[in-house]
Amino acid sequence: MNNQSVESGQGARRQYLPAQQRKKELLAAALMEFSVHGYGAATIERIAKRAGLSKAGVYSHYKSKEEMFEDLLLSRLTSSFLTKAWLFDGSYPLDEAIDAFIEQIYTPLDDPEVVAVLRILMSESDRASHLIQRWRREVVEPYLSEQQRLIDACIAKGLMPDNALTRYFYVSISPLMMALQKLLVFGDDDAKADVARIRETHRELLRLVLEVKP
Amino acid sequence: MNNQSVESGQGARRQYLPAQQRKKELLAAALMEFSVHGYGAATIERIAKRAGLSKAGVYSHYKSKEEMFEDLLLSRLTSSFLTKAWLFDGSYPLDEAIDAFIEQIYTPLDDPEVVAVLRILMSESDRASHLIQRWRREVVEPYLSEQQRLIDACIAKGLMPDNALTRYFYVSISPLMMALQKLLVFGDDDAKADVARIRETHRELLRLVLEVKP
Amino acid sequence: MNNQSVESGQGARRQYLPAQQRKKELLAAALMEFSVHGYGAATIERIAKRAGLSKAGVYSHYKSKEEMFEDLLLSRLTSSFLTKAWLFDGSYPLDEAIDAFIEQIYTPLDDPEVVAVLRILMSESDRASHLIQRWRREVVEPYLSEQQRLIDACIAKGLMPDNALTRYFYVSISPLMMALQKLLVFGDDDAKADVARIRETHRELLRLVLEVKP
Amino acid sequence: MNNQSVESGQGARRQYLPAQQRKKELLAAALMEFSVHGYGAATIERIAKRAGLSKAGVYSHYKSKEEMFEDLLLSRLTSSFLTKAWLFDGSYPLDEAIDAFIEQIYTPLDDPEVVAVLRILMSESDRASHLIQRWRREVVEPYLSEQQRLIDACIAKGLMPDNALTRYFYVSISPLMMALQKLLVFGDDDAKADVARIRETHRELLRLVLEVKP
DNA sequence: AATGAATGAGAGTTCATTCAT
DNA sequence: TATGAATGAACTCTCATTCAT
Repeated sequence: MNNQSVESGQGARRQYLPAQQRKKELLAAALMEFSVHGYGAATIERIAKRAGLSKAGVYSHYKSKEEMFEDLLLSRLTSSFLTKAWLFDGSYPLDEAIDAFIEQIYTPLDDPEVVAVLRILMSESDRASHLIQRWRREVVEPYLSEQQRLIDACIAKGLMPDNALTRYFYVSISPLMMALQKLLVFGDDDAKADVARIRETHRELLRLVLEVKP
Repeated sequence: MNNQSVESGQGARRQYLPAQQRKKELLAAALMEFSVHGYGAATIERIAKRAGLSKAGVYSHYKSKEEMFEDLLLSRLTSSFLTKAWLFDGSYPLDEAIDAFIEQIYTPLDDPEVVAVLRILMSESDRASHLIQRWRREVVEPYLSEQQRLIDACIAKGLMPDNALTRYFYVSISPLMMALQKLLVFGDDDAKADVARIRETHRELLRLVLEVKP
Repeated sequence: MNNQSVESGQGARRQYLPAQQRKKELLAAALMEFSVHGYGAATIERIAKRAGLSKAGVYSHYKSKEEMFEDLLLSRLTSSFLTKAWLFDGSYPLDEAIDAFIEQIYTPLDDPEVVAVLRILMSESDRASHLIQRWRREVVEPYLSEQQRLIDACIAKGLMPDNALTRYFYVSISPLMMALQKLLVFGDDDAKADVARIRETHRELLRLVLEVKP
Repeated sequence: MNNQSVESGQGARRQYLPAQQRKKELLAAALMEFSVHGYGAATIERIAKRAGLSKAGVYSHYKSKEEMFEDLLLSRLTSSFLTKAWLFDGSYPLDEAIDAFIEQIYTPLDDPEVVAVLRILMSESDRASHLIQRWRREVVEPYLSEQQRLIDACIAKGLMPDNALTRYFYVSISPLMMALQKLLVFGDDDAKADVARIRETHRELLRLVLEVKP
């Protein structure tokens, strides 16, 4: 679909691209392929076709399927899909902050690439375990610590209550995870509506639990 | 399971089993294989070996890999892994009821087969979509309706507050989903501890949100 | 089609038959199977099904596919499909004799079993060469000699002319062979009409060539 | 043909050929294989070996056995093996014309490929029925019509008699068909002599029947 | 950087055949 | 005599990968 150029059809003649560009396109193709079929059943040929070159052409850029898989995850796991921590400093109403938070964490679900990466993480966790561990250590854990630190600060400042959720704030995004699963398990059709409802419930739940009661 | 024991070695001669039992063992083997490798990369030979017969022997029972996959899901998706709805009638303290609920919903996570099925649901959702839709319609939705009805009754009786969570109680199990993802993405090693912590936070969160405030 | 008994369907229970009877049915089934698919692609299972028993049941009667094939040809090649020689003694008009001859040699073409055997002879001539040689020696050659002797007698008696055809009378049936090929190569639909026309031409040709001119 | 020569041994390294030539060699190999074993029992590996490449290499050129079979017949059935009609214009003696005709129609029997195609036509008529029908319509029928038209012209000019054979001249080649069957059913050894004798009888028979009597 | 032709190593599947019942 | 379960061997076809160009 996103074969970018004009000559993507059958007779598409040898199109020379700078390696970097081609690699980018290969990874995009590989991402969808691995997500849909899984590593084992993914084929180089389909990836090649999606990226607009021949099967053998792939090997000008990657020595092997495995290497491509690794490079893919490496490139996609440099950021948690929860990109940056949520900050609330009390300078505006909590409700608005929560709205922003919800907006921020649900938006990635609309990106098929994000969902694709997450599916790969679940289905290929064995094969990718070393990359996943590294990602966890270098990206996820720091993110969570940072987030928890910010929340702790809020508690200290009396901006948030000291309760189960604020003490392990990570759990506060669990409805998002649930929405993700809906998307993964049930196709987009019916699931989208459920996701929307989960999201609203999520929002209100946060209000309920993060509000400081007098 | 019993293939590791006596007759597993090379010389293990033709072992005749009634079709029904052999099929049961084949499905158990197939479940793990499909979960670990995905449908496409799963091999009949490995499934056969695990079930204690030859590759060709599998075809005495299933006409194809696809048929085995279907029968597997058919047999495994007759129940939601959330087997029965949670009932609270006020005859005992809410805390205890919550404890029971938590116990009930987290226990399945200890069963590798349950986790395996769930992994398959996420990675093979395309291939299995017709089975999944049916499962959703016949098993999941009825379960959720029933559960919501019970909760609505609690609200009516004043046993639970009328809030975002009780109005869409489904979301109340979201930390469980999060725990499942931890298990799927990060192997058992580090993840188990996180699951335990999620579980405790889950318990307290429920207390916080389901408690009726004066 | 000719599964003779009532219980030929799916649940057909073990039906014990005298070996001789069963063998006859097996050979009939095998004949069609070998003819349609060729020896190599014929399957015991299809033969078994056609004969109304299970695959393994076949082995109660024949030690192997090969043995069944041999027995089949042995049973079918005891007669030339040109069963008996044509006799003309001048006691009635030649035309009538020719009519009888044509009738006699074309009738077998209506029998699917005969056509099936002939197809096997052509497609499996390598595999069956020893049987075919024997058939040629013991059946075909004697038949041809006998026929030629009868014709020679006619010539001697002045009942037939002494020409190329009567000196190698075997060739006189060549239009029949041509008709057979039509049947084998082109299905029954269009070919049948051609066969009829070949037959009439054949009849008239014989009149033309066998008639003694003054 | 050239695979027996230099590079046939074990160590024969990857030999790169333009697709067109390789396909030609593959079809030649396939022709013999299908003829000897029949479609069902033919194996890709044997075809590959004969054509001098690996089993998988075949699939660089044909997507499936079926496709190769179709291409084979397509390429071999573009001409009737009776290539061109026989013309007699009276400018030279009929006997010579008949000699030329006999020569022309019997020569193809010496070509193993022709015999191979004909065997396939008879044994695989079911599988190839669509191709055969097309061949009949586009090649055989036109040939026969043309031939009949030429003969009709001879009759009109008084160069040939108006009799059963000339009115349906197609039958005039029936001894050739008989010879073909000899070749197909009985191997080359004994059959060759019979073919020669059939041929001579055929020649004389034509003289007998096509000669205009005063 | 890119390709078409080629291959070895499997994969799913079929099948003649065996064996316990 | 008959069968259901089982298997080894062989088959078609796929795929990651190589190599000459």
